[in-house]
Amino acid sequence: MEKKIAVTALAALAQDNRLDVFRLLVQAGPEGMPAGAVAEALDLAPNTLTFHFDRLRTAGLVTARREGRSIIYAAQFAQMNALVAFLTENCCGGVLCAPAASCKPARKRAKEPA
Amino acid sequence: MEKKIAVTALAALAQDNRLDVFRLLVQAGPEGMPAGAVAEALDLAPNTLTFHFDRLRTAGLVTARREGRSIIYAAQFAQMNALVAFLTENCCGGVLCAPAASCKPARKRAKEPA
DNA sequence: TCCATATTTCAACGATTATCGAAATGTTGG
DNA sequence: CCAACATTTCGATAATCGTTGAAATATGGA
Repeated sequence: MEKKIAVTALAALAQDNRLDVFRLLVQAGPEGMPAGAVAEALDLAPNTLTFHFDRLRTAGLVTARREGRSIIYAAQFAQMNALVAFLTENCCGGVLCAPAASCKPARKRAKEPA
Repeated sequence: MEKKIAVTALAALAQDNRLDVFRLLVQAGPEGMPAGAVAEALDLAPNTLTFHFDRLRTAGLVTARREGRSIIYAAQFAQMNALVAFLTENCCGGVLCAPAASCKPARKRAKEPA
């Protein structure tokens, strides 16, 4: 991960409401949840929420997809893991002294067997 | 770790120069290094550096101790690990799916055997 | 004590940030 | 097409941030 992206990602997480948004999406899992549901859960104005989603998206921490009238936001676990790895990679004088944490959400079955 | 501290720590790391400072201290190890050495290594004005050190210290990410005329700053690995743990703890719907990364700097020998 | 070194404090400044209100955009169903 | 819904865009505002220059504070040595 480039340092510039790391700073952007850290800045994206370094705000009360955005940290709440991100953690909510992390808990929601890879399927994500609609912007409106996030707005209701955290009691945030929709335009304010858009502002925060933009920050998270620019940092690569969430993705957005349209589904009907809603826009579904989902956490990007890979990016979160990359950030954690970046923070710990130079730990202990450059010697890797512990594996970086990694979070792989339960794999969605490709096809539900009949 | 409390959310408030997590936000403070993330904000402390979410800035170019401070991220450089912190990583330099992480590489320097638990002994730390004098403010002046950091200033020279990163080409930062001493008063600017004091500002950044304050942020990192408030976040619990570094500690300071006086040694002669110098003030030695050192990374707080425990706090860094706590932050990483906080970021990953609610991963995967609350189910802990991976151990948080942890960085324990090599233990300093209590006494060099003669 | 006086001087040089190392770092911090203070006041100021332009830049960025988070939030708000109002209006615009895209989507679905009647 | 029109109305209701879901979300975004735009303009404005107060608050915070990062840097600078000048002055202050501590420490150690001559």
